[in-house]
Amino acid sequence: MSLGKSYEPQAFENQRYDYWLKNECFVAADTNAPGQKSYAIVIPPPNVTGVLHMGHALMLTLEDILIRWRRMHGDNTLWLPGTDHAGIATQTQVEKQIAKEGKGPTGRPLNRHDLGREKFIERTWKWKNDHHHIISDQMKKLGSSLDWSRERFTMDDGLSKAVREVFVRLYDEKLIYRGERIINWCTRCRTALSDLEVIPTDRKGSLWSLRYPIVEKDGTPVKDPSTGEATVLTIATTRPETLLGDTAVAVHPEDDRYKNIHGKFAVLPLMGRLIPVITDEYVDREFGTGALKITPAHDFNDYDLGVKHSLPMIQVMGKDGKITAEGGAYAGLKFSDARTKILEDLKTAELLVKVEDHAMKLGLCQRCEQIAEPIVSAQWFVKMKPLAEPAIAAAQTGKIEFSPKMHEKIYYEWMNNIRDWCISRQLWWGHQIPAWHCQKCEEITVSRTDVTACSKCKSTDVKRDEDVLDTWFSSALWPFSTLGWPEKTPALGTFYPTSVLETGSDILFFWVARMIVMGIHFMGDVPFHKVYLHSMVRDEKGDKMSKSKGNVIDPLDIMKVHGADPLRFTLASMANHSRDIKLSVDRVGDTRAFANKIWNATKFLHLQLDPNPDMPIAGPVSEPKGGAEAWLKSNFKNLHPTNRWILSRLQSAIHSVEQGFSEWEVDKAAAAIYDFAWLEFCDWYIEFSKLPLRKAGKEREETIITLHYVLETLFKVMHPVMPFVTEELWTSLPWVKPANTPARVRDGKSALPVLAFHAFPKKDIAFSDESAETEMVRLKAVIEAIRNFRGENGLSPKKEFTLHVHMKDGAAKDFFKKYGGDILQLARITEIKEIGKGESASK
RNA sequence: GGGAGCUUAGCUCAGCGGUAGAGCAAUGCUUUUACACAGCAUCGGUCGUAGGUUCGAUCCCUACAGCUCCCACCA
Repeated sequence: MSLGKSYEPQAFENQRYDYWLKNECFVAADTNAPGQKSYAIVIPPPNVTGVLHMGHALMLTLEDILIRWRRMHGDNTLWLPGTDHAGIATQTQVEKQIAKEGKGPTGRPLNRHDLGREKFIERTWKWKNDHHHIISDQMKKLGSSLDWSRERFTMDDGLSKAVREVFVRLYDEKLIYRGERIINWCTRCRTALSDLEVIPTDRKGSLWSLRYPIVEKDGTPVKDPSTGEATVLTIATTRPETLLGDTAVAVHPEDDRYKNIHGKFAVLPLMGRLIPVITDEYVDREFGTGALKITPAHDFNDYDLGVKHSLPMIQVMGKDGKITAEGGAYAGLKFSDARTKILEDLKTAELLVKVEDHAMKLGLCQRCEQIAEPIVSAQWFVKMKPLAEPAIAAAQTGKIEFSPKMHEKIYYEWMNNIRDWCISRQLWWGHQIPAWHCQKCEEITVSRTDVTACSKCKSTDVKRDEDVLDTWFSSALWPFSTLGWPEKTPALGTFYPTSVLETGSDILFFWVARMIVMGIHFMGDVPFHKVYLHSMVRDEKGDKMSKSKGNVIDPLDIMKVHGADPLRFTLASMANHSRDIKLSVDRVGDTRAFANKIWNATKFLHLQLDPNPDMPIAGPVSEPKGGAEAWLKSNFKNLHPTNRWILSRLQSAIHSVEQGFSEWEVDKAAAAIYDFAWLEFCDWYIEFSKLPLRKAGKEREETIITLHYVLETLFKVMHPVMPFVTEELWTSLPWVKPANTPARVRDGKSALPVLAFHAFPKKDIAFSDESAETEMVRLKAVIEAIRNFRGENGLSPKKEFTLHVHMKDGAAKDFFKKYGGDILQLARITEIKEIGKGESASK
C-alpha cells in the first residue's frame, strides 16, 4: 500500500472511525475471558444539548489514551458513553425556543406555563432527541473508542429507575428529608440552588449606615444616660432593602456602648414595627458600629441567629424577584427598585447616616449569573454527614487514590465540612421527586411506584411533589446506574468498581465526591479506585475561554484543519498536573508537523521497498520467518551498532511511555514518544540507515527489518495517543496482517487490520544494549563536533573538506576505522587523514 | 480570613542536589533520492527576590513579592 505525499488526516480519519464502529471494535464483553481483567471508565456525561468544547476534547483524549492502552494490554475494556439531561441548561434552551414561537395571553412571549408541564416535557424530550447526536458525533470525530452499544442518558428508563430507588431508600433511612430552611434562590431561574451552584464573586458595593431609634416596649424613647437624648442605634448594612424583613437588632453582650439598650426595642425604619434588641457573641464589635440588623429570612447568618433566638422570619423578598406583600408600601417592587426607593425614603426620613464604598462578595447563580438570594423555603435535602464518613475513610485507607495528590486534601477539606445537600429544584425538566403530598392530612408518601392514596389517612386526594431533583443527583449514581443497577446485571459484576474516574478538577465536589458517597452507600464498595484529575484548558494568554470574550478555540475547527490526532497529541503533551493548560492553535500546527514527520519516515521505508528507477537497490524484502521481532532477537549480537542502538532506544521509549500511562503522567509519555520518534529515530537513525540501504546485501536486509520493526512498534506505542494516523501508517507496512482481530471483525467484508487489537509493546531487555548506546553517543558527538566546526566557520554543508585527526590511542583508531565511512558521509567531509603529533589540523 | 499551585531563554514548557534543556519564534546556511509541515548551525537564561542547609542548589528549608485557583457567614 502506498502512502500519499504528506499527512492529510481528512483523507482517512472518518473512514477509519466508521470501520471501527461498523465492526464493533470497542464493544466490551459482559464477562471477562478466563484470566482477563476488566478495565472500565465511565465518561463524565456532557450536557445533552451541549457542543464539544476544548475541555471535552481534553477529557476524551486522556480517557481514550487510558482505554486504548489497557485494551492493547488485553484487558476487557469498557469506556461507557452517555449524556446528562442538564436540568436548568436544557430547560432554558427549550424555553428560549418557545419564546420565539409566539405570544402568550398578555402579549408577552410564550413560556412553559402556557404549554403546561406535560407538553413542555414532551417538547424537551423532542429537543433532546434532535440534539443528542450533535455531541456524540463530535466525540466520534475525536476518535474516542467508546462502547456506543452501552450509551446511556441520565433520564432514560433504567437510570430513572435507579434514581427513584435511591431516593426511596435514602428517604426510608431518614437520609433524605424535607425541611423549611434558608437556601439560595435564583430569581431568574426560579429555583433553589445548592451551595456549589452559587459562585461568590467580588463586587463593588456600598455600606449604608441606618438609624434605628431605640424605645421601650411601650414605644417611649430610651434616653441616653449621659446626654439625656433619645438613643439611636446606627447600623451598617450592604443590603438596605432587607430591613423590611428585620426581626431584631443585635449587639455584642460585652459591648459597653450598648449595655443600656439590652432588652429594649428598636423602631424599624420605614416599617415602624418594634423589633427586639438581642445580644449575641456572634456580633463583631469592631465592624461598623458594632450593631447588626437581623433578617432571618434573607441571610444565612441571620437565619442561624433567628433560629437560635426564636425570632420570627418574615419573607419580604419573593421568589419572583419582587418584594412580597410583607414589604408593605414596597410590595411588588423589584429588589433593585426597592433598594432605590428605600434609600430615598430613608434619606427623607433622615434615617440614612452615611454611605461608604465597600468591597464585597456576592453569590451569583452559576448558570445565569443573577444574584442568588437567600430565601427561606421548603426543600428536599440529603443529610450528608453520615454518608460522608465512609467516603472519607475510603480515601484515607487508600481504596481511592487521587492523582494529583493535592486534590485529596481538597476532598477531605470539603467532606469534613460538608453541609446538607439541597436536592430539589423548581424546574420541570428532570427527575420528578417521587413524593406525594396528602391534601387532607399533609402526610408525605414516598414510593417506588406512583401513589394514588395517602399512606396514612388513605385519602385519594394526593398530589405529587412538583419539584425535580438536582441534575447532579442522577450523575452521582452514574458508575452503577449505567451498568444496570438496581438489577444485578453481569456488566455490573464485571465492571464495578470501575478502574479510573477521569475528569476536570472543577467538578470534584459536584460530581466525584457525590459518586463516592452514593457508590459506597448503595454498592457497598467505592465506585472507582483512582481519581485522575486534569487541569483546565485556557486560551494562549491564560484567560478562560468564553463566548463573550471571543477567545474560544473550537476543537472541531482545529480538527477540520489539522486532524484529530494532532489535537489529541497536543492536549496530551500539555496535560500537566500543576497548572492550567494554555492552548494555542499554533501548537496544534506544530504537532501536525510531527504527524507529517512520522508519515514521511514511513514513506522512507516504502521507498526502499518499492521498485524505483532512481534507486537501483530498491526492492521488496521478505519478512523473516517467525517475524521481525524473533529474527532481530536471535541475530541481535551481530547487528550493526546503529541498529542495536535504535532498538535499545526503542525499549527505553516503551518503558517511559508505559510508565507515563500507568502513573497518570500522560504528558511525559507524549514527550517520550516525540523525543524518540523525531530526535532519535528520524534525526539520527534514518540518516544512518541510508548508508547500508544503498548497498545490496545482508546489511541492507538487516536494516530494513530493523526499520520495519521500529516503525511498527512505534505505531503501537503511539496508538493510544494518535489512533488514526498510527493505524493508517501501520496498515501500510508490508508485513502487517490482520492477526488478533476478533472474528466479528475478520469476518466482515473488509478485513483491514485494526491496531487497537494488537498488544502494546512491552520493554524487552533482549534489545537493551548499553555498549551500542555508548558508542552512538561517541559517534554522534564526533559528527556534531564537525557540524559545529562548519557552523562556526561559516562552511556551508556543500563545501567539502578533509578532516585531520590525531589518532594515537588505539580506541580512537578502532573507532575511526569502524565509523570513518559513516562520518565521511554523514558529516559531509571528503576524507579523514591521520596526522602525527605536532602537525596542526587543518581543513 | 484560611489553604493550594505556579514563577526557568522573546513565547509555551521540561528538568528538581553535581558544569542550564526542548519546541516555537529570531538569524544564517542548505532544495543532499522520507519530510521546506524539512535539515544543520547560530543567537538567547546570574532558573521571581532575600536569607539558610550543604563541599556544592534552579532543585531542600524559611521569609517576601507577583500571578492563578479553591474554601470561608463578617453585616
